[in-house]
Amino acid sequence: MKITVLIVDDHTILREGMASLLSGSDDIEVVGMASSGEEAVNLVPELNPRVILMDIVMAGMNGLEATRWIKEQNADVKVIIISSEVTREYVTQGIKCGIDGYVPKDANREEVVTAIRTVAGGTKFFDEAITKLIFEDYYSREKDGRRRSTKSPGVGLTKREYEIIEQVASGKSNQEVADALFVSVKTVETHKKNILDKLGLKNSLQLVRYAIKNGIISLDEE
Amino acid sequence: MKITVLIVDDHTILREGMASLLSGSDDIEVVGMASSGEEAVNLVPELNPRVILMDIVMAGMNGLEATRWIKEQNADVKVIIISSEVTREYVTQGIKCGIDGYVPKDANREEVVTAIRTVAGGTKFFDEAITKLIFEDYYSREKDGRRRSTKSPGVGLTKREYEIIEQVASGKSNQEVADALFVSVKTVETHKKNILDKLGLKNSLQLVRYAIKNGIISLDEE
DNA sequence: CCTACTCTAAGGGTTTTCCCTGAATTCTGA
DNA sequence: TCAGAATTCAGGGAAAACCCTTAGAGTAGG
Repeated sequence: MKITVLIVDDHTILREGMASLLSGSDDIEVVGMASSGEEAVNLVPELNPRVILMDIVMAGMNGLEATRWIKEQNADVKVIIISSEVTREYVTQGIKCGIDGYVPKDANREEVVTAIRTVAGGTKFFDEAITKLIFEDYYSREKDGRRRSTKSPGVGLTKREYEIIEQVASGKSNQEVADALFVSVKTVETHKKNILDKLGLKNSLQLVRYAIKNGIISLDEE
Repeated sequence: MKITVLIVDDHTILREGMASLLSGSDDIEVVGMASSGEEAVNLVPELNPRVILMDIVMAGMNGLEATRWIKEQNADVKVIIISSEVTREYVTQGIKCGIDGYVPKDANREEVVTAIRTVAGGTKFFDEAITKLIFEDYYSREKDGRRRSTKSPGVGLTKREYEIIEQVASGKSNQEVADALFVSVKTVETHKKNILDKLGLKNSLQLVRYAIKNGIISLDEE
């Protein structure tokens, strides 16, 4: 039995390239591709893949949101995040979303294949750099301020607030953010206000700066 | 005779994926890969490829600078830029650097292969969206004020516009920018509008992103 | 000198953001 | 189970940003 894989990325070349790359492995079969989080969510019940390779930065629903949706409906699917940016934020958020692996985009073919086989076998797969990051984070959390338990690290922004930041910092208007997250503009406004207050910022422009500065979003890709 | 190709991208997966993708074409042969502009410049004399697929956003020397270097030493090499970002800036700058083609990252295999064959044959290849952008630009230049000839890059930003960007991207409101530069809010609005138009952006949030991404402002201090 | 270009600015209208308040669910930890 | 978060949303008003047009003053090049 081959390991069935679904590839989710909004760049056609990366998608096709990845598929072509994986076609060299006898035990792996790419059964589908999606160019957005929404598409992925819809395709999963139909294709029922064993592993999903998911880009994190995508227009509309991002990889982590999509992962949450998918895991909610089918907890058996394994999700590997492929991101060009390895930030604390992404990793911790990703883990909270239940991802099974995290591979940086500058990994090579071998690493990707190993990651797929590993998570298909039920084990988590995290790249060396990511493991290091997780440990560091764990260590510093233990050290500086006792357990912040479930709370997100830092200023105390919530999960949803981080999602809002990602959207806003990618240059979207309130309306566009609302559409992307399937909530009303009023909700987005409220979240945004809370975020600005918590971070001590004055407007959305400063929020974009903050987000980029603190690695909440990545600048490459779109 | 196959068309020899060099792939330059700092993402391993994209690099390998692209190579794998192109291996399906009998008339194309990937003779080398580089993960940076510097590496590419060094590899060209040795490998002497006919076509180079070059990412634009890379750490260190970016794709356009690398293209200038390479073209200076070997004008026969054809360079195709593969960018996830299709902005007026990149395209016009790219053309000035002597690129032979420009393909967005969301193009598919077919487009890339066609692009390679086209430029190898000595013809420029520009994606539909890019052609549109160029024509629009050409048209608007003809319309509103003839050739701007010598002066700045036609669509280039003026000195004042860069000053405005710096201010805006540091998180200031229009009023604050106006105060800082001793002009009226209306002037700031006008400048901002012109900048957004020139860069093909939709709002100030995207301008902040653009400014940081392109190093117009730094994130330290302030 | 004429032309293109930059920088400045205003008028006037539309849309979006920002602010403040209030409030109904759902989640979650103790 | 119960209080406190977190998430959702609304109304209404003030402020800011955005859009479109027009236009004068200054400047550099042919």
